[in-house]
Amino acid sequence: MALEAAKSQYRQVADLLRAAIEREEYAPGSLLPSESELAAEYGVSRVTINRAVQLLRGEGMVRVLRGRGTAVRAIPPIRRNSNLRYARSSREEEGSRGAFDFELKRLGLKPATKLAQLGQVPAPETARQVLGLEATDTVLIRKREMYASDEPVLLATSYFPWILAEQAGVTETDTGPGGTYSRLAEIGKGPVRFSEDLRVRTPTAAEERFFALAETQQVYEIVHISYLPDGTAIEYREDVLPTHQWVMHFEWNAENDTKSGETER
Amino acid sequence: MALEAAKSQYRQVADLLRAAIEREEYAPGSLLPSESELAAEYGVSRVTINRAVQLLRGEGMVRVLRGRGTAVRAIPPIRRNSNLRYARSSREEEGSRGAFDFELKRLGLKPATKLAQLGQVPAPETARQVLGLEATDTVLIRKREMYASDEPVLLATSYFPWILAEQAGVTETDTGPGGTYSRLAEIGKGPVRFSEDLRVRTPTAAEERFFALAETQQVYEIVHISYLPDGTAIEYREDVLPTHQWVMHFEWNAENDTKSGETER
DNA sequence: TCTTATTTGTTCGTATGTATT
DNA sequence: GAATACATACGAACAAATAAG
Repeated sequence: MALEAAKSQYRQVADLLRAAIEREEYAPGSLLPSESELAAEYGVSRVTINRAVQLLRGEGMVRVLRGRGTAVRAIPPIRRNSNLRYARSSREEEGSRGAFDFELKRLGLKPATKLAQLGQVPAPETARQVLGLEATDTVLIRKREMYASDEPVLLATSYFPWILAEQAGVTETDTGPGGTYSRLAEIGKGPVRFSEDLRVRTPTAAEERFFALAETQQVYEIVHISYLPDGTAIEYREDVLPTHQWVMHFEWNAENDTKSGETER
Repeated sequence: MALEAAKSQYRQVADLLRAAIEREEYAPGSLLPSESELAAEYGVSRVTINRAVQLLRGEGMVRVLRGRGTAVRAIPPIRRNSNLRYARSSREEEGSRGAFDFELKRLGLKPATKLAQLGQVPAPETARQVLGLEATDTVLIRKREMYASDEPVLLATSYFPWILAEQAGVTETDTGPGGTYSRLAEIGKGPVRFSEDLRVRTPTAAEERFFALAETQQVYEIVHISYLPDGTAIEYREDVLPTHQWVMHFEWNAENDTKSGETER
């Protein structure tokens, strides 16, 4: 087959493969032909094919299984409704444990959460400043790995002041229906205002492994802070999510004046 | 110099260059040594250096000027406060023309906006559905290119129902103090609720040229919709922003119930 | 304007390494 | 251990953009 001259060959090959995947010519989950086969098919070297595949990896279109082949990604993007996901109604619906379960069930995906870490630790510097803690204070750390139909989609690390977590009884594995926020609400410490700072960056080595990402693939890093009515921050959380798997949705009213302490820096 | 074996060479070189840039060993705006020089310095081939530089391009650390060299990026990330930016106080402060001017002045950057297109056109399908228009209705299209201290940072394309735009008198170039929203408010059609859908994707060819991006660099695509109190959508807008240049900030209250028509799909 | 040197972009053939089956 | 498949690396060559003369 003949490739035009206007674009570089590896980009043309990437375009053709992308189009074929979108036409479902290669079914989701199935393997592409090997790089050698594609090289023969398109009349270019295998290095050129490899470079085209790197582009598709960066876009999250394919997932490379070294030694086996290159698979077409299966999961459609998940829509995260940052506002609704903290509404009590969303969290407690159908016995869902927290917002994540609710979001995925709504899409027909199988949610799974693995608690990677839970315990009492000294507060990291960033969390300490936001939560207004002393250097000697400790926090409850809760690290969770989350999956959508067995595909890793979210890493969440949250920090609560230890004293508060003990009072609310959320230092144990099972936080009950509605999750941590519902327990906090029960002791009169339910958060009423939230802020999120969202940026995009390259994954760390650990994140690359966990999500099976190429180094050209990027992730959202979301710093989420929960506030009490008086402006006190009670939760500092960092979410990491592969960009290709998520669409973020926000809604708000005009003249939405600031009530929390931390708004500018 | 000797490179270790654990990581690939191009990634090690990328790490070293990244560290040097963060130490300001190469000043912002200045050129890196040429790829041939770097190849000699690190004892690897020029192809390997090129691949390392591609990684840094993808992260937005450098900007390649073909035929001249590779420059270190100068602009710090801009923080976009999606909530405050539509508050009247933010828009009209110090004679700023709209939210963008305000945001950049606050950071000490020089804002510049170029109107790329302004006119009456048939409504594109996506805008038509959101705005609830008939196939024969027209819209005001307003395409703007925005710069921060001469670096392109934002492409905004907004659509308003033509009838509404005429009434508000925003069909001309200069929309006056406070921008379009202030004119709309004056005729009792000021938006009171907003929604944004944010995703990350690879840039189109046109966006690549405009922002001087590598194909491995990604952009935010934000679909912004403005609503009247009765839930009518009066603006459909698409913003495109390079991910490395922006941090998105959102704030909202719990139990922030939906008032707009379009929330789920 | 034309020419030439410099710099990055792309591609190939070839080779070797690493992971999986 | 052997075969298969992707990952990395080099040297060489040519293309394309830019700058200087």
